[in-house]
Amino acid sequence: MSPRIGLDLPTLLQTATEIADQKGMEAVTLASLAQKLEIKSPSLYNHVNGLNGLRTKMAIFGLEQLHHTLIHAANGRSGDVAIRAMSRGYVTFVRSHPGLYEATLQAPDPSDPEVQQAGKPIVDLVLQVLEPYGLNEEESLHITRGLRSLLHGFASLEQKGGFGLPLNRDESLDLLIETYLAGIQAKKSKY
Amino acid sequence: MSPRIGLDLPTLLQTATEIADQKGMEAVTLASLAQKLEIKSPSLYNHVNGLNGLRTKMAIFGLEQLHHTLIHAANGRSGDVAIRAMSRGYVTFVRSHPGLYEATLQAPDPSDPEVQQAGKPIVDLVLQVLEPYGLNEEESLHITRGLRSLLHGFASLEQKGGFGLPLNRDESLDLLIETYLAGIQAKKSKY
DNA sequence: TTGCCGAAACTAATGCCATTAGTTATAATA
DNA sequence: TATTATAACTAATGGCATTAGTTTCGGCAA
Repeated sequence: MSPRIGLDLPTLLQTATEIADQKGMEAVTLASLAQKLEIKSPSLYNHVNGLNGLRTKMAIFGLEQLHHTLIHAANGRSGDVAIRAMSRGYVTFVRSHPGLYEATLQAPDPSDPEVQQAGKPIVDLVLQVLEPYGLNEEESLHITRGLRSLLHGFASLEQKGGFGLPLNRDESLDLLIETYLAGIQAKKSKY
Repeated sequence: MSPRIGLDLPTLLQTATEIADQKGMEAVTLASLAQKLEIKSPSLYNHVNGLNGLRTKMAIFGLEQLHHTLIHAANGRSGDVAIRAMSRGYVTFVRSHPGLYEATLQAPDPSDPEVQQAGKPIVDLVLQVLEPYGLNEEESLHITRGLRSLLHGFASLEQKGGFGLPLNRDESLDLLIETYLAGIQAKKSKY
């Protein structure tokens, strides 16, 4: 009940990730992946549903890795301390896995159930960390969305070389986070 | 000193923009553009330096359009009012020109002088609008970077269907902006 | 041990794409 | 009217994804 030993999905994804991180997601082709794995590209269809299938699997894989990183960064903490740690973790992840992070946002169909399911734990983690702020459910969701926007925006612009100015980027990130946290406090005290 | 009348760059860019906005940037190929213009694809090389050249020109064009939108939105105002208006303008632009906005961030070489030069007026506009906050130069730059991160992040995630939850997106945006503005005020009063 | 079977590799072929080289046609100028 | 520069064209190449059909081999059952 088992064929030639050959290739398994984890090593396939790992190899694809290496290409993505080194040369960008656009360099991840079935041809380049097959070459690195020392097989012919049609053979990849035994493991993955074409290029779109590969991209979908990479998106899911990337979301899982990101979630793992964030869990580790938050490490049971909550509130401001946790948000600072998670934010650093998020940006560090993107810096060390630029291609895999790119894959995360490049799923051929973002509404794919498996992709959605891979993203959900991340949202849940942030919601959990926000609990001590005593926001109602809807507010929490908005604030979570905002935090994700801000982290994604920063990381994405940094990755794409969008920050032209000669200005320390870690300082920008810290100030951005602190400003957002201060804003949450300021708005909270208005009730 | 002039040949067959043929095609000019503005209509070429406009046509490319239509494809991008309707089907996404990945659908902008020399083949699809040539077909829509009713010419053969090699003829495009008379106007544009291959696909990379087209992408570069689209990035510049998109930045100019975005700048125009923001100028119009700010309309001489400054401070919180201007930032709210510009933020709405930014997101509205991305919603109505998703492909062109995508092009903006997909320049083959973001450090290309022409691309940098097209982005600079946007940064300058934001800096100008931030003047009444009385921040020093470095703070202003960090805050500008933060605002851009947050707007890009929100717009980009929204565009890519990254917001899975059934939650009003305009409310998320408003809260995000208000929180950031509140944060700026809160941090400012600490001095 | 031997034979079967399924899975994973393969080869061959197709069609789309970008790109290059070389050619033709035309509009303005001299 | 003849020249010239420019923008269109055709033809050809090579890389890519994808499909169809074939071969090979590891494990399980007889």
